[in-house]
Amino acid sequence: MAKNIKSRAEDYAQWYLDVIKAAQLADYSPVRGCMVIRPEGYAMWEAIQRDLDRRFKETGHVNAYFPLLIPQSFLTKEAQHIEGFAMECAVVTHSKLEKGKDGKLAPGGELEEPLIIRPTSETVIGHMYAQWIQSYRDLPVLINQWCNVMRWELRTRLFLRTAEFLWQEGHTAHETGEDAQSETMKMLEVYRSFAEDVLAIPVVKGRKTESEKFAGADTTYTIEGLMQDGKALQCGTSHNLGQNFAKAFDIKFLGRDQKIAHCHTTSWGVSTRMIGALIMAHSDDDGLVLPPRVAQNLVAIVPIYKTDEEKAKVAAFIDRTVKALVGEDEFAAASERNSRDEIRSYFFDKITHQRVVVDWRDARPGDKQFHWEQRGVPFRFEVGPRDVEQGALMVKRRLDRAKEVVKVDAISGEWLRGKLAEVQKLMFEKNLKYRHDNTHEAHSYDELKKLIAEKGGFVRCYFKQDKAAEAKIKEETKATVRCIPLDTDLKRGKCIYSGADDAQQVLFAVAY
RNA sequence: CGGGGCGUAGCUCAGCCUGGUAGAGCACCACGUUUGGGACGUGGGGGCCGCAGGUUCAAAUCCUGUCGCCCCGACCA
Repeated sequence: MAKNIKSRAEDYAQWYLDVIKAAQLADYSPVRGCMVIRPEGYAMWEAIQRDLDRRFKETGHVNAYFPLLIPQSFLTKEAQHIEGFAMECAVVTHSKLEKGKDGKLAPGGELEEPLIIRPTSETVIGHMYAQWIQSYRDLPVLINQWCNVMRWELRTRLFLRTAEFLWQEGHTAHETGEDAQSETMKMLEVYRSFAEDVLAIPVVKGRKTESEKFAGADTTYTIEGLMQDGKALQCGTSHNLGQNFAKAFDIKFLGRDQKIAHCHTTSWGVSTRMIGALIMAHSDDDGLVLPPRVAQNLVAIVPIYKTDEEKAKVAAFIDRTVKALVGEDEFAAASERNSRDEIRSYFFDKITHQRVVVDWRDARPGDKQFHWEQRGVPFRFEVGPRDVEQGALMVKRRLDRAKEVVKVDAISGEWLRGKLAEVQKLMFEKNLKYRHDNTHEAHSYDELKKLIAEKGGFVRCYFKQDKAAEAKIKEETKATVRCIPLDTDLKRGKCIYSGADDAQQVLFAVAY
């Protein structure tokens, strides 16, 4: 039992913070609501970026960069949009610091028009698209950007909600509504497959209700995951913006029919919140548990020895094991980098830079076990004199602590890939089962209240969309409509709240 | 932004009521013994007691103000 991590049962919120701290994923910054993402945490973001970026490019998108600062007037062009974001915008009003009469620094050089720090970039990008798009031949425009955004949140939690966060935002412009809709759905599916195949988090694809949708969108689609405390987490969104921004920013083109028309645009994004989802979906009371496809360290090898003589034997055995895993060339190249007796790292995968590490630090084996365990490394190998004797090593699986003695002759890159794939699969299945066990059906409002209060998780029921009803239900149960699942989009039944016959099936849950 | 709590070493906190030279545990550094799941001993470094005023011979302690953080609500990727 980890002594620096509260158990989930004891205090779930503290457990989440303890896991982050123990794994050194992030730290608080001097500025309220902002966070420092430490190397271990940033590696998770890099894994997310690496995989998603490839998927974006495989679906025809290109990357670009738009500026951090946006003229205030831009935000006011789309009425819904301003309503959604005005409250949480950081505003830049001055251009310099100058010495005041009291000798202290004070803002000076007031700007003619205040600038806002982007809460999202629909507006600047719309402004640019208006200039770039002239004819239907210029369409579609399929651009993504990786950047930071800022929303002045009053209540923050590391990764889940911070004032500044990292994300990607895709912005596309199309000739027809059908094209925009198909793009919106295509990217939602990219997010689903990414979340499930890479993050090992099962998600529900669905549509947001009017009250939950993005400010300025015609329709917002979402992928919703379920965390271990029974709360839902929105892991990504894809918006069909219709012609709202095209009209606000004059994004027009000359069509095949020789007529001027407004484009149909979309936007879609996922953020560093996904790291929060990863932590909450998989970790246990001993700390972080990482799916192999996200882990930067795949294997941590812990040597065990007493004497110098034992150390030499163990070292030779570990070298043999590492060579079998990463190959002679990488072993030689890594030996150049790893000159000192500390943590030696070897690239197992030269494209993703995922590694095998050997912990040669001058510390006790027990300390090292906890070190790598809390950082979520999928496998730990233990190698001591007894193992060398038997030509085998102890393989410990982080996910479920499964132990296995493996002959060194059996070890190879292929072997490890197999082990990792198995863990990846088990983690997804475990979460899928959890979601299944924590999805319930309600046939009345009373039942919904009871299920939310007593069991948590997703509650599936028929509900006729209504802003006032949703607000009331939220007030009474804390739960909101997470989405209208796409797989049952066409089903109709009797609304548990209003009794209307043409209600759709929705998922309710308490959300982050 | 409303209600509650807390600011003392990197972290967790004691000391404050009843003013009198700044404390513990963990962490850190050095050395030694250890090393198959969080070792032990010895020595050491580290604090403008959140900040600014006030009361007093004397303030971590009492008073006033201020700033920050955490929790609960309203708002949110």
